[in-house]
Amino acid sequence: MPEGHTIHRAARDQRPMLVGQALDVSSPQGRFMAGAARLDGRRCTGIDAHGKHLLYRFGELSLHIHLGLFGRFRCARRPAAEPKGEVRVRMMSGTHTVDINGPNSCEVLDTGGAAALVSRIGPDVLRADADPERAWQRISRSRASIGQLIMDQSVMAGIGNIYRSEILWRQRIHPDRPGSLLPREAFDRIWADAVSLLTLGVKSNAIITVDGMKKSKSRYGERVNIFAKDACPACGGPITAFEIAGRRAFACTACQPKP
DNA sequence: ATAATATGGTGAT
DNA sequence: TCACCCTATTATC
Repeated sequence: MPEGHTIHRAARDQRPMLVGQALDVSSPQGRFMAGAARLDGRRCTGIDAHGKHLLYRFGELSLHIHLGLFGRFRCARRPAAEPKGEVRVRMMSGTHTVDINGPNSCEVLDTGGAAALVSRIGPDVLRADADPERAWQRISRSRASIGQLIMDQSVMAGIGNIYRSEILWRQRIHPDRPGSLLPREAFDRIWADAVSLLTLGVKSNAIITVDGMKKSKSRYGERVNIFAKDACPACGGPITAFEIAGRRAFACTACQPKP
């Protein structure tokens, strides 16, 4: 399931499978027939990850994919197996098949559309060219909570619901603290931690926010400190669960005092 | 079999 | 804040 690291990992994995080759593009499920037809037979010229968005470049055209909550990639060597589940898009190169199930966004963009998409998301913690100053300008002027702000993809891109709780716990900051009351130094720690955690997430293809080795692994291979946990690994105290704009959030009452 | 849940996002109210 | 979109998996009858 996708936070920013999933998308960058997919780009890294799929480049050698697809880029430079003419692809057969189809929609086994049938809900992307027209888009697939526009791309079918074109050569894939690159794959770019921007936050949680993936752009498969085909010269002037781009296939824009956003997985949302449910989407997933399935990659395999050819010969391809039967599509599994609801495969919206299947891309086949000479060597591989990439299936995309359940994406939230799946559309063909022209050059302007792709540029507009990139420009509406904030600096991506996983991109070397990201400018954290842009995020700081938004955060330091906002009355919204830091918990909302760091997961707002137009403020900064890549962090999802798990990384949000984990990063703020690691930095001992309560999610409800208003952005405008956050010291610059605290923002710098959040940004740096996000960069290092999501980078590790790309490398391990899982969300890992604990230092060192821990035994317990969830179904998806995550190793986390407080997300959906009862007790704080640092102080042993209780983790409180609450909601931020309809999404689950967690914090340690002792380590992250309320503002 | 049916419901509930999930690491996301948009657009209307 | 809510309705809604999209799918797979697990939990509950």
